[in-house]
Amino acid sequence: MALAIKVNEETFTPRQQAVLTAALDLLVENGDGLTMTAVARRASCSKETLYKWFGDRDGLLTATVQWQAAKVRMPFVDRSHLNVKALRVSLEQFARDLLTTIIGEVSITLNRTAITHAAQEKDSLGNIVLENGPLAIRRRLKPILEAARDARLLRFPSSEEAYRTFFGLVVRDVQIRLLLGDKGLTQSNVEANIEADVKTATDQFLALYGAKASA
Amino acid sequence: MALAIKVNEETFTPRQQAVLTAALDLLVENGDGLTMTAVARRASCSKETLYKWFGDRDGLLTATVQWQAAKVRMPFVDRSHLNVKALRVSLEQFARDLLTTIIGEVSITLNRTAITHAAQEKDSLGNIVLENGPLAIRRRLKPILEAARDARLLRFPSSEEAYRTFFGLVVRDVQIRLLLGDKGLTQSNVEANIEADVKTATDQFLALYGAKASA
DNA sequence: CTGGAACCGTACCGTACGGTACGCCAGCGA
DNA sequence: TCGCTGGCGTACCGTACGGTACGGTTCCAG
Repeated sequence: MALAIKVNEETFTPRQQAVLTAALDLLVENGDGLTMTAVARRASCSKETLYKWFGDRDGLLTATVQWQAAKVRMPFVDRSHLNVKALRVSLEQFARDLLTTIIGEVSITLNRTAITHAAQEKDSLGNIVLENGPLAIRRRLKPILEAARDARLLRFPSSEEAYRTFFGLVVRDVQIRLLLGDKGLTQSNVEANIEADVKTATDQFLALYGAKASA
Repeated sequence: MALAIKVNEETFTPRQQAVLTAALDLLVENGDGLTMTAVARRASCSKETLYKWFGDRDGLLTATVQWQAAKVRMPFVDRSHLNVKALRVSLEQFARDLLTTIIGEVSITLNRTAITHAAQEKDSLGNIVLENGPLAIRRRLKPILEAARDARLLRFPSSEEAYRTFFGLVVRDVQIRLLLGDKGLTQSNVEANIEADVKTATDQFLALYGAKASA
């Protein structure tokens, strides 16, 4: 029944979603020391069912990451009436969503899992995370930037450069340090500074690419 | 003979360094599918020797990462006569070193290994990479920034913020995408653009924090 | 020449885990 | 009530790998 293809559809039965939730919880708790036996026990299902539904361990992992990564959805921003004020709000919203996402335990776990996976010629998980992470942001942000440029609110040589600058200004070294387990960077610690960081990043971005200096 | 402590010293015999080189090569090739048997075979030594020298698998891994990470040394920049021109050269040098390091296969492997390790309550490797990576840059860059501020070349509220901005402007989303195995970002592809990226990042940094607009 | 230390190569052990087989029960249509 | 299907629980198998033991070789000191 095309088990390997099943993961491409986003439709999982509630029971299957319960299994995926259990898998994700174990992933967050125990790192990628995820064992089929542990998932089966946690989800109160049999290993045979796991293999029937997901094919093999990789299939389960892929389904879990896929299912969870797809949940990260950035809210759409209003693009109809663009002015300086609205643009700033939109950018701040992007920055806020990006920051809150990457400092979350789920995001850290997913990224770590995908990176571990990528360390062994398996790039499927990495692609999923990429597609739902940085590349999703890029797809969502670029139209805004280009609209703002057309409205003479921003000025940049290429929207690609502008996107990357924005990403860098927002993320800085936070993500890599969290992925590496920097204890000097607690989640709550970063969380408390989100608003300030959001404002700083937005200010800096507008200072670099804004058509007018922001008062 | 204090085997576990041996790794704290940076002194390895040539034979041991050959073993570490073999381990690193395997790490780069096969990801973290590093097995003691493989290292022994590659290094033409016995497993017993590996355990004698490094204690256990983790010890070997730690020694390898430690030894390799310590090799990443940023060249010191001249801080005696600081002017706008010299500052720009220094910043560009930092950016260039940072970028070339990050996109290297060794760096990618080390970061992946440390992140994988960090995914299992083991943060030792993460700390080593952190200490020799982002934090080393910070330690090295901050004095320059502060000297430049004292010389009225830069203006910023805190050197911490300035460092993080610089890091973000230089690294952007390159590192995370490489770690995740983004195939749309080949090493040679990035390499070709290093100089342009270095200049862009430095320009942006100076635009944000420079005391005068750079002509 | 001899004893010992260091080390290579390899066989071996124990365990953990991916994957499979099987017994059992619940629900359900006939 | 009977039989079938789906799924739970568990026992089981094969393998890979961390770690150990041991025989053989080289080299050096005395």
